[in-house]
Amino acid sequence: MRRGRGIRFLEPGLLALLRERPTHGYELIAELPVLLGTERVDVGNVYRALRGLEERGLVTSEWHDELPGPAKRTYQITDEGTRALERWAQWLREARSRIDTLIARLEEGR
Amino acid sequence: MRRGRGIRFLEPGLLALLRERPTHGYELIAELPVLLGTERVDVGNVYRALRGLEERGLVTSEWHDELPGPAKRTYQITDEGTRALERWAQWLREARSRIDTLIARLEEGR
DNA sequence: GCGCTACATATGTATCAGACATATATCGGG
DNA sequence: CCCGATATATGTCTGATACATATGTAGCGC
Repeated sequence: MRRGRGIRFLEPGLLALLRERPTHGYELIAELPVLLGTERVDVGNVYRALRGLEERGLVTSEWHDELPGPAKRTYQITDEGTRALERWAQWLREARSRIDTLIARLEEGR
Repeated sequence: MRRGRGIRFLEPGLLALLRERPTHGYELIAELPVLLGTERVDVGNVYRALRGLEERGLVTSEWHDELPGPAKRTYQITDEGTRALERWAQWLREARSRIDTLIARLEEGR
């Protein structure tokens, strides 16, 4: 609704995909929309988010330029990242619960 | 998690309460935490949000200074506000669905 | 070799909601 | 008379997202 409407989904989404397997940004950008239920994700913000996660030690990265095509920076989740993802999962469950409360109140008074 | 972690809950919460009955800001501030599952809401932002809703024609306000205590600005939802609330409800249901998808993926790969 | 598209990463900046701080005023009770 | 509860309001910072643009590799058709 209006602008800035999103839910804080980018970081947990990235960590979730990286926990399944290490991969690079472009690949994540292709997979995120399905996972997050959005049409597309902002490319620039994905790369920024990945650098942010790395700065906080939640992922590590490594360049791969031996493969064909442009060089890829492959990201891998760390133990600290896995723990952060667990906390995100808890936060998401709480968020879901809060949404349920609000939706229930909305439907009740209709 | 970290800062600015919320889901866009303030506007739909305010509209939901105002649809039940007209009331003033201070009263809304007392009721919102229960509805939104938060410890407390930011007082300043509630008043700003109410003015914003009024600017967009979703609520109207009227001063009541005949009652004891400080003057109260009582807000009332408009038809346009009711329609906006319906759209918010739809958005919330979609958000709920997106959270479910992500949580499912998280729990699956654990 | 040229233009086109897909692949891949990155920076710049505007906007906006929420967090945090503070100001102002009324009124009742001790 | 001061304090706390009631009541509304503004100022400002930050962080996340939105929107725009830049840069470079590489394969394909012609």
